[in-house]
Amino acid sequence: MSVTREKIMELGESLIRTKGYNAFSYQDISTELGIKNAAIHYYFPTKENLGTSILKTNIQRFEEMTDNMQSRGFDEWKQLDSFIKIYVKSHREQKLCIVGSLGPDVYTLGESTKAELFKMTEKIITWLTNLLDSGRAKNIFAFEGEAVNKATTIFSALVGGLQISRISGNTDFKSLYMSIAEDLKP
Amino acid sequence: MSVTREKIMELGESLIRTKGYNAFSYQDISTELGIKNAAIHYYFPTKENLGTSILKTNIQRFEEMTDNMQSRGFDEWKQLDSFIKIYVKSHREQKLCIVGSLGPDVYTLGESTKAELFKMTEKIITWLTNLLDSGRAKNIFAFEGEAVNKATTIFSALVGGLQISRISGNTDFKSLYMSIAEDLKP
DNA sequence: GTCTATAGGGGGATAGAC
DNA sequence: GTCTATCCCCCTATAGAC
Repeated sequence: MSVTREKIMELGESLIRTKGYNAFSYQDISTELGIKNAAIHYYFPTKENLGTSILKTNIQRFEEMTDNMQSRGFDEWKQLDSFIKIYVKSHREQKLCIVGSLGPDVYTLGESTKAELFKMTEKIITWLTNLLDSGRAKNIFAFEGEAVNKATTIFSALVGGLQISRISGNTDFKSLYMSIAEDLKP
Repeated sequence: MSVTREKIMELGESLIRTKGYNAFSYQDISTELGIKNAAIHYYFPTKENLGTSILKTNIQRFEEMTDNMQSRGFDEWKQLDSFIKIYVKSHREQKLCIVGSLGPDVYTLGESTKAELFKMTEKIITWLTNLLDSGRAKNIFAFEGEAVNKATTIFSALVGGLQISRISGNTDFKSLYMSIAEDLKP
């Protein structure tokens, strides 16, 4: 795997999560990396290829993380906590999560990118739903109604929270974290 | 006030909330309205002018709505309900709210647009915070912690919820509504 | 107010040399 | 693999006729 290719993807992801998919250009990447536009096209013939590859990597990272927590025997609180910490870190870096940054652009994305975005969203909600369900069964979490609804609400709050706090320059993301945690305590 | 001007703003808002600010063009508007590009520039010299005007109108609408509810003597539940119904309607139209659609693009916006986006976000959170505080004082709502944190969480969930449900093609926005309401019941 | 015409720039993308 | 050179399109924006 080429180092240049990895740098392009890393920077591309950062740009999407900062400026948005439709606002960043190959120029942004080539200038920063000290290469030419054409070099990027060598690795990613189209912008859609780049976007799709970035999403695939994100999905893979997410699955590795959840698998890892599972095999380490993390309990439900610890797993939820680790997940939310990803958003705390994003907030600190003033970046959105990839789902929240591509979400508003979904109707402008190519088919393959759209498909991966859908897949990623679905995987996160499914994982979170199962986590909440199993935590409730053990009386670790308490909440009313279907787990999938709670999962969607929590995920929505995290995605939206990053956007809102970046607009208002809010430095306090921890309160969102606490609000979610408090709400699930038995 | 010109009819053409109003149509441009209406369509512009719709485009922002559907495709996003950086993805829509003057062409999209002129084609749809059967006019030429230059006509739009007559009313809005720059794209930033248009974006800023759309936001100002949205702020005005929001203030009119909250003032109206106040003078009609709506109780806190009714006011919250009316606010959330805006999001239920957006979801039905497969559109985002203006804050959620401009949020990810905030770093690419001109100064005046950014200022109005900030203003709008602040007004919504302030209003919601006061509503929650006053509702809790009357024992209409129940929640732990500072009202501003609860307000931010609710607003974040609504903003993010529209994005998530549009990605996953989820037709069930009501569950988010119920999840928020359930959470506030005494 | 709305038009035609056009400027000026930036975008994604490709061909072919090295 | 990376470069130079170039294409073509779409973008925002402006000047000036009607």
